[in-house]
Amino acid sequence: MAAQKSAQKSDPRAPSSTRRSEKSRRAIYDAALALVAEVGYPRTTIEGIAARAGVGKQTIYRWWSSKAEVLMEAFLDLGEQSAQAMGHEPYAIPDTGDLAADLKAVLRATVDELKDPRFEAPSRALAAEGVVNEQLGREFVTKLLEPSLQLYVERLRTAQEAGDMRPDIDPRIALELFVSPLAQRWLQYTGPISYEYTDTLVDYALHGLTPRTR
Amino acid sequence: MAAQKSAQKSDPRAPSSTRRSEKSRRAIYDAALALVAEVGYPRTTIEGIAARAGVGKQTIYRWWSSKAEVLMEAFLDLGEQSAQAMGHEPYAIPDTGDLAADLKAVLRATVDELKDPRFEAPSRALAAEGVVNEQLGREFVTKLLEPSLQLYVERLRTAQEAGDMRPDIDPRIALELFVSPLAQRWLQYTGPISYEYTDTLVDYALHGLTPRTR
Amino acid sequence: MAAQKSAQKSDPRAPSSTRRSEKSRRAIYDAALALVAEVGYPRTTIEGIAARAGVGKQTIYRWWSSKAEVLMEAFLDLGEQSAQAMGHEPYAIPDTGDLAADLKAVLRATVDELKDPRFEAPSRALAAEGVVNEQLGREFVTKLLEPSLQLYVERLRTAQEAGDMRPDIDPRIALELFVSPLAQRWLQYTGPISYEYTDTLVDYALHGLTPRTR
Amino acid sequence: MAAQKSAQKSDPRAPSSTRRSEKSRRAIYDAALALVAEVGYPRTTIEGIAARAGVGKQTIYRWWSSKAEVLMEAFLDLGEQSAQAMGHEPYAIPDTGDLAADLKAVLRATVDELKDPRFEAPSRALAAEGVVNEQLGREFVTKLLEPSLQLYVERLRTAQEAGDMRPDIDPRIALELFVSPLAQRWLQYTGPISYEYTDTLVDYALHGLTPRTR
DNA sequence: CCCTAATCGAGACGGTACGTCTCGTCTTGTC
DNA sequence: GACAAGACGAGACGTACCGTCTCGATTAGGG
Repeated sequence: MAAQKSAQKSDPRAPSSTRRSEKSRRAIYDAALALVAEVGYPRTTIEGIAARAGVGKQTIYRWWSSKAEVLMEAFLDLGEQSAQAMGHEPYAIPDTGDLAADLKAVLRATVDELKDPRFEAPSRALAAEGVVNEQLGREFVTKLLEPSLQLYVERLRTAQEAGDMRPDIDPRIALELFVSPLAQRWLQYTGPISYEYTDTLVDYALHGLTPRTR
Repeated sequence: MAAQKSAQKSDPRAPSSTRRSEKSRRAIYDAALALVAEVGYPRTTIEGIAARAGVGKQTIYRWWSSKAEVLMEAFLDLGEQSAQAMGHEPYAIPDTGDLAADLKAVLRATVDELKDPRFEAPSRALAAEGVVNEQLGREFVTKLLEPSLQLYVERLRTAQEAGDMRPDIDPRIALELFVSPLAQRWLQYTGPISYEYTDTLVDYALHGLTPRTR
Repeated sequence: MAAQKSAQKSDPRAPSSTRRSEKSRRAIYDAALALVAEVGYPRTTIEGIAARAGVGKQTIYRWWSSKAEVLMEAFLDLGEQSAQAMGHEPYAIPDTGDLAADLKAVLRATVDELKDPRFEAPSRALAAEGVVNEQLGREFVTKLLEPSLQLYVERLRTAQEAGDMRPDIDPRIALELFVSPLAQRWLQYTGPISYEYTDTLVDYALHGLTPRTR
Repeated sequence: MAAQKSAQKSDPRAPSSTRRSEKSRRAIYDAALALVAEVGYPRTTIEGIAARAGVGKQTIYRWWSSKAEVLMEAFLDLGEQSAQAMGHEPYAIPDTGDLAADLKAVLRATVDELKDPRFEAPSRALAAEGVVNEQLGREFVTKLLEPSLQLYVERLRTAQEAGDMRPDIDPRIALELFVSPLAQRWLQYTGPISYEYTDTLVDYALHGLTPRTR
């Protein structure tokens, strides 16, 4: 969104968005998400999106430069929609004072989300595209992943202040100990995903693998 | 899995492999890997592979059912080739008695490999395809990832016997604490990859995030 | 026939011809005729026509349903072109009052045309295709052959009125006595073609084979 | 047949026919004729013939050089078969002394044969191929057409001797007056074929188109 | 409140690759 | 050595999409 406004200013040959049809934009988002969910990303085509949205192909090419970009915006928009639908703040990390419990709760919520078919198809598609297309991958991280990860960073910093985490730990790295394993199992099918699994991850990460010598 | 083994024995509709041209098979592997490295996976086409390999398209379609499958076998073959080139055993995990040092050493080697352009293009391509194509993803894990991860499992079990790791820890999960973060950074560009980073991961994972009371 | 006329007006599944590229149509005709002349009909391919015309294959498939149909239209167009090039009226049958002389003159012109390489390759190709493909064969006759034959019918009718031909003769059948032998010799290589031959045909046909008693 | 024996002698690289499998040859003829009748000539493939005949493709390529040649021999063989089945002499031209009646009778028999589906598919296919492939066309004429036409030549010569035909008439050309029109109607769908039509042809040809003065 | 320029739906266009089919050659046992 | 079987290099088939390019027909905004 921000990116778009700035593009509007800086790129002189970009079409002026003032006349842009909001109805078409929405129809394209809907069609893109629906098609990805129904037939998968590779068999989702720009022609298909245009036909389903009742839109000329040029209307897509005018505003986006690739299938991946359309889906990325559609997915971001979907996130904003559902954020607005609930009481804003997508899902912040609670702070009950019990770090382990808080992390376990958030990860359990993440497990649920990863299994929600509404999100699974498009986010897998985007993640896959991002693996192979660095530019899109970084955009995916910046716009979608990193904001969520920052919530962990904040919660871990609070824990450090409360003395629940060693002060020399870098929270940005620390969070990967329990977030990345879940991510990898989901992305690459390296193992099953369950509450028990994420609970275990938190326990292992917080207390370490080696014995605590008396 | 069972299906796979039986296919390996005798799929009635598959062509009999007795007359298969070994020369063509090799040429196809080489062409596939070269093209993926040169122009990237999406712009690698079966026609391109066939042309480069000096082979009819049908010879590819006869033995493989998709571009991804060709690349998968080519990549597996590449692994076997280079394994044979060195003194077999791809890269086992050393056991010097110092668990932390051993893990750091292996992860540093992994960092190097992830940055080797010879491996990067095809393995990214396969990983991306696997994210979106579950069947291929599971094959990728079974044939490529899991064998490597089992090496960690074994080293960690040795550590447990030596009293260097708590006996109640599940090694298959434990290894993800330091392997998955590296994997995610590489796959999704969520952060830079360095020796320092992997060393830190090992330290965090082994000793935990929380203060060791007493 | 009726079906054809209605198709001419508006076949619902046919693409709207308003946006059709005239330049491509012409280029396709030229390429088709050139290729048939150069490499023969069987080795003329739709891909080849498209490539030579600088046109996408789909542009051919959009407007024609087979190689034969393309060539048929190209040939019809060629006829119209050369008709317009001269003073219209392709070549009517003269009426000097001498029936035999008039028929001999026209048949001599036909001999020349049959030997013109510009016409030979495509018309042989179409004729051959028409032998085996009844639909195309009938189209070939309707659009190309019959119009020419009607000229004979008219000339023969005039002859009947002038008392130069028996009034009980059916002109449509009569013309075959001298036209069909020439056609068969050309089509099937059953014999050489010459002015002498066609002159003889006219003589035989007009006066019969049996002796004129009294 | 004769052609084959001579080929056997003159072409040193031709395989020696002594070991040739008669069973395969017959199976190939049957398969070729059956396929042409069932799916038409263009969709009859050498692979299809081989498969249907239960024969390796090479066995076809070893003995024939093209699909057309296979069909030609198969058709010739079919003719010989049915000739032998009846009392030899396929159908000679009767000589009752009444030339017109004799010719009408033979042409009526020809009409029947042209409508026999057993002969129609392969002979159309061969004729079509012959239109476009001069070598094959001439072979078709030499082996199939000309022998039949010679029967007309002989009958007409007898008529000349009997004073039923003008002596200055060339019988080889004369026969075309009634044979070629029928051939063209059959080959090119230029008109319907019936006993009435062929009777008319004979009448027109024998007595000419112009009035017989007194 | 109209005029005009940009956006829109539609879809033809030159291309590329798809996966299939058949060609004619070559190779591998069998008889 | 001819045969059945069938893999092979080659290349055309007809289809599906690509991204570009007109076409009128809205459709807004600045005059």
